[in-house]
Amino acid sequence: MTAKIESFVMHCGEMGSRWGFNRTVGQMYGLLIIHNESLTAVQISEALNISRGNVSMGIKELQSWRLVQVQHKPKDRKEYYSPAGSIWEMATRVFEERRKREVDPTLSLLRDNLLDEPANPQEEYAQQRMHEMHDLLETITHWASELQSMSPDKLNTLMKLGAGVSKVIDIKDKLLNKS
Amino acid sequence: MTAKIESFVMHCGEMGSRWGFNRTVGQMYGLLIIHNESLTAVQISEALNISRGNVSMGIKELQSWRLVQVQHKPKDRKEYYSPAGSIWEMATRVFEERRKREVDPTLSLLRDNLLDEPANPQEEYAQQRMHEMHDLLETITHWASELQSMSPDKLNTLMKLGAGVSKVIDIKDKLLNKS
DNA sequence: ATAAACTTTCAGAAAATACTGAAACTTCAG
DNA sequence: CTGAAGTTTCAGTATTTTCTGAAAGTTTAT
Repeated sequence: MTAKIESFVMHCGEMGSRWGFNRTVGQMYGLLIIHNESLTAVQISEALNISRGNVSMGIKELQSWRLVQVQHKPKDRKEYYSPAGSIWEMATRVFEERRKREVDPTLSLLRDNLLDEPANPQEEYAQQRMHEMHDLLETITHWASELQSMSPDKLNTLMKLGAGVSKVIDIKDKLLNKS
Repeated sequence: MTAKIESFVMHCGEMGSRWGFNRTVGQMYGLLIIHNESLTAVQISEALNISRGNVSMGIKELQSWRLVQVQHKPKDRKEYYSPAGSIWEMATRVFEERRKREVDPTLSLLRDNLLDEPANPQEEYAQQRMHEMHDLLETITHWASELQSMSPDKLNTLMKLGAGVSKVIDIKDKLLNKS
């Protein structure tokens, strides 16, 4: 590993826990992204100086995020690992998986709590706030899934448009009001 | 604390680490959000059964996220804590702070690494991928900051529009092409 | 059926993170 | 200036998370 590649891999390790996994899993993912060929478990364990068992657990974790692929080569019993999909797909997967882990459980708790009638003024206030949280989270997750259903191409146009969407929407509103 | 409120607070604790802080900080924040009055450090430590010192550290952490406010009452030397801003503002702050902690350092590493010329084919491949990552992250963060500059009201319209934006943009393109 | 070449699992060790409580610090009234 | 009422700090401890390595499991060729 050259210095530059190593610095990237180590950085992924340091960021790992902030991105939702742990240091080694972060390093493994960084290594797979930056390496031009798929790697075996032993190669990974040697490159990162970690145990073979740890690689196995890390791969499992990355698979649960749908971020790695396994390949097989003819006449070879080993498994070869590589990142699943393009950079774009990786981003959407991380985003989606994090939503599942960070938002969905909360939405479901809020929904449950909002089913009951408040028993006293304190609970009434609490439910009010939970309601606000619920509506906001619901709007955002719904929007996010709509965006993800758009083609990467369209999404790119939209993002490049930036705050300009605002004007486009104004124009639409005017057109509708006139007719 | 009634059972319903407690379940919310405990849930915030469990989610805490996924949201970027730790269990106690999550609980503290949950408590502050659903409680209708601001709380003193001692009240927090009693409600959550944690030490006074821990509360102090937790408040510091929440302040670094710009999620709590301190108030003072006349004739009272204690500090009273409450959540900073509306639910909407909380969401944007968590979002913004996380971007700072999770994306910005990576963008800066990528930028640095891309300044040097690749020294061999392996590095060339690596830089290619870093370039893709860099461009994607840059586009997304730029877009995010543009969105945050829009009024909550406009943003809400946009979100409710969902994938419908796509059509609006098509219309805009047609209008532009005709003229 | 055997064995070689792998992968996975998991108990215990190591490392990282969070928490406590006592001491130090701050602020303010008298 | 003193001390009462508060807040912060931090060394040491407790808890949680991660990692190792050996044993168990799996797959395939012969």
